[in-house]
Amino acid sequence: MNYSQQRNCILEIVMSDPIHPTAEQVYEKARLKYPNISLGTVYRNLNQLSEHGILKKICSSYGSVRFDGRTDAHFHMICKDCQRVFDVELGEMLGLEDKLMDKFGFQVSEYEISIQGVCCDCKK
Amino acid sequence: MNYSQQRNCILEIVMSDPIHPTAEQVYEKARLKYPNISLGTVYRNLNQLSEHGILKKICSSYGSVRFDGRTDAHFHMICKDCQRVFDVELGEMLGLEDKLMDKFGFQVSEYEISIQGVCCDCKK
DNA sequence: ATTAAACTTGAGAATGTTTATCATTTTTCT
DNA sequence: AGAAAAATGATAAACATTCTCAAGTTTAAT
Repeated sequence: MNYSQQRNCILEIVMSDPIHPTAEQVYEKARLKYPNISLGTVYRNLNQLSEHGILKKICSSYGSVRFDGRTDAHFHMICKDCQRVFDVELGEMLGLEDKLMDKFGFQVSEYEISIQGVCCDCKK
Repeated sequence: MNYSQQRNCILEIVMSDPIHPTAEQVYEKARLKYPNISLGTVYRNLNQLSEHGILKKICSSYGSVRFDGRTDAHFHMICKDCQRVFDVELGEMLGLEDKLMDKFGFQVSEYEISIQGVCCDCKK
């Protein structure tokens, strides 16, 4: 990857704010600095950055893909209504439902662990 | 929810085959029995069934949403290449990476736990 | 510094997925 | 059987994401 101002700006936007933005939200923020930046550029760079492991993609089966600048081990708590993504630390997983209700007032309805990688067929 | 033949067929398709199909895949199968069924009907019913907790939506940030007829506790292993979704039993999580490599030849690159529910703002 | 190759961009078209609309049909309840 | 509620098929619309390509940047080697 060569350096580019736009990619740098996009990275900073995602890194500096824990809102787990969608591509559209990154676009809106990036336009403040680069009014002519195109949405395609934002998508292209978000994907490149996550392919390089610098950002992480977060999926939620409701609404758009989101991006996370935190790459250390933590979990995500996703509101089915407003679709915001909240961080959950490892320790908060013990006694999950009660703890999340006490701490965040978050009513857990289900959780899902997904493991990503390459299957034996595709490795060939 | 009233009874409908089409919804019943859709439910059976998802329940009877562990491929974790996309809406499009369900549509193709449903057309064998109901050649005039519309894709909209498939989406409508898959969403209704998962809102009622009868099916589960699976997201993967690559490709389309998928649906799962299994509602007991288990995890998903998603190939970043072909995007198929494989089931992982609870026990297989202990010694995760080595075990999944031994058993499935699956190269883990990252995993993500996401908790879904309703946040304190939206509960109002 | 100049230059060529590789990379990146903005603009917009194209694709793909999912939802909404609505007249008609099916199901449910009496 | 008949009215009300729900579901359907067809299609349009909305939304999210990727692709294309000419023009502009960055890089590394002269």
